[in-house]
Order: sequence, then structure tokens, then C-alpha cells
Amino acid sequence: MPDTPPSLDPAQLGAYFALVEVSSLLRHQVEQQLRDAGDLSFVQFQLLARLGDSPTGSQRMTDLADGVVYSRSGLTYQAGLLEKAGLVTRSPSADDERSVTVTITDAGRERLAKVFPGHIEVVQQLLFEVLSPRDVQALAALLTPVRDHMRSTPPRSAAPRRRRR
Amino acid sequence: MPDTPPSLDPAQLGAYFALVEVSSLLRHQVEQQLRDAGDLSFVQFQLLARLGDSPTGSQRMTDLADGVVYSRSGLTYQAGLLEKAGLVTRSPSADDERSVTVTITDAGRERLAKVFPGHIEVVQQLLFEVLSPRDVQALAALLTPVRDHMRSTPPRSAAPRRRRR
DNA sequence: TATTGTTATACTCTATAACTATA
DNA sequence: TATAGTTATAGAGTATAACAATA
Repeated sequence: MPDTPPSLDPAQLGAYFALVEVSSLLRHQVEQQLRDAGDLSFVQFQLLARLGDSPTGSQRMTDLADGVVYSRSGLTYQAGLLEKAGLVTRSPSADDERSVTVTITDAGRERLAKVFPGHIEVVQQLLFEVLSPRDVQALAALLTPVRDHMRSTPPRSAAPRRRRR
Repeated sequence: MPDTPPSLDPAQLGAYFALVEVSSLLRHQVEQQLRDAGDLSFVQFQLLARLGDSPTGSQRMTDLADGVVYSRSGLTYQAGLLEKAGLVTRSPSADDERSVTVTITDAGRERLAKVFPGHIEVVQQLLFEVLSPRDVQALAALLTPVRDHMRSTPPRSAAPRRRRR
């Protein structure tokens, strides 16, 4: 028996349900836009975007996996797809022979550019149409600490201590 | 060319990224808890929860599909799994012979009860640990209109007007 | 003719375990 | 021994199109 009988008050339930629904609906629309506009899944888009943001256009596999919530094998699969499509390259890292450095190609940047306006548009229409600048600030202020909290608590691709199934 | 060149200001980007990350991390953990505790996917949990909340314990397939963001065939698949597991029953609707009424069984309610405490616990720890009651109110107040807006804009399982691919 | 739901099918994605290679 | 990544494989989930039945 847990010490505190777990429960959520109505306000928490409301916030939780709204969050789930909003993110689910948003994700669904975004996914569709990315597929239509550039034949990318959201995960693939995230990977490309992450690489595109990086100053060098490169990142190690592990860092990508940590960033995008992934099993290593899942990342290998996605990286393979992106490489096959010519959007990234993979090469052994300079300093650590075990590591693989993933680098976005020009084609990858083009694809990103091709998809981005529509992506922004969807997010703008679905999410920000009804949020004032003040609301946006407030939302970011609320969710950023949550994000940091979630990130700090459980390791991601790290050591699988306890795992069943 | 769109009238407004689409773009997001830094605050919007921050809010968007935080939202995506938070919901992704939360979903991931919840998914795992539900699987471990009661061998349910999140979608299956949502379906059961929706039925459990309903006064009659029943809902039509279409209503479920609209609620949980689903293609009808996807819902048929999930309903089939739930039925096979004895957690719901399906029967032709009384008033409309075309419709199928899905009803949660006692076993379904038990499963829900079995899974719920752990579910709440995860949400509590991951999401609400760092949010004050005031924050929770604010978050709900921000996201609820967004949800309504998203719901009102595009039809869900409704008429597939324009669709490519 | 429109709506409700199912089926068949094909595909994408994800995870687990076993394995290789480097630190 | 621990870490980085890949492979094989198996399973879950999703969507599309064609279909049957009722409104």
C-alpha cells in the first residue's frame, strides 16, 4: 500500500486530460502535414531538426537517442531510413571509435526547409490561434519546469535497471 | 503564397517544444506503467476509461472513434482486442441497427481499477510534482480552450473531404 | 445515397535479445 | 567490464480500400 492514496483532484484531472488531448490532436495533424509535405514522420522530422539546429549539423547516435526518447535500435532504424533517403550521413566519430556521428546533408536541410513553413502553419493555427502572447509565455513557464523535472528523473536510453516484459 | 509568412517567435517555439517533450515523455512512462500493471496500451486504457465514465458504461463505436482520435478500422481492431480479453462486449444498438454499442464489462472495470492507482501515481510524480495548485488551474485554463479549438476545427472520423496519399 | 462498421492487407514503428567492437 | 551501435526478429498499431448492411 502506498503512503498517499493516489488521486487527482478535478483541476488536475482537467489539466491532464486537456494536455493529453491537445498533444494527441496536435501530433496527429502535424504528422499528417509532415507526411504530405515531405514524406517525413514526426520522429524523422525531430531528428533532422535536431541535427539542423546543431552548430556542426552533427550529433552522436546516443545523444540523438537521448533527445528524442528512443531505444537505440529504434534510432538505428530511423537513421538508416534517413541515410537511405540521403538526408543524413553516418560516419565513425573522430575521438571515439565506438561512436557514430550522424550529419545532416544539404538534401536534409532542403527537406527541412520544404516542410517547415507548413509545419509552422499547422502549429500556429492549432495551438497559437487561441493563445495570446501572454498565454504563450505562461504556457512555456509552466511546461518548461515540468520538462526539466521529467528529464531529470528517469534516465532515457541509459542502463535498463529494472525492466520486465 | 500565404498572406502571413509563417513563423513562430521564440516564446512560441519554447512553448511548443516544451509541450511536445512533456507529452512525449509522459506518454512514454504512462504507456509503460499501463503495460506493466494491466497489459493495456494507452489507447485501450482511454477506451476503457471513456466507457467507465459513461453513465451506462456504453458508447457507440463512432463516438468512441471521435473521442479517441481514431480511424474506424483502428477502433474495430482495438475493440476486438478488448472484447477478446473480456473487457468489453459489442452488440448491435437498439435504435440504429447499423450501430454497434460497446459496453464495459465487470472485468473491464476491475482492470481499470487495477491499473488506475499506478497510473495516477505516474501522472502525479511526473506532471504535478512541480506544479502548484495555482499552476494546475492555469494550465487547465490555457489548454482547455486550445482543446476546444482543435476539436472544433477539423472533423475527426467524419467525412474524408480532402485526403491524399 | 449516406452512414456504420468490418475485413483484408500492407506498412510503419518499436522493443528485446544477441552480437560485435572499442574504451 | 562497460559503452556504442547494429542486426534479427517479432509484435503492436495504424491506415486505406473494398465491402456489407442499415437509414
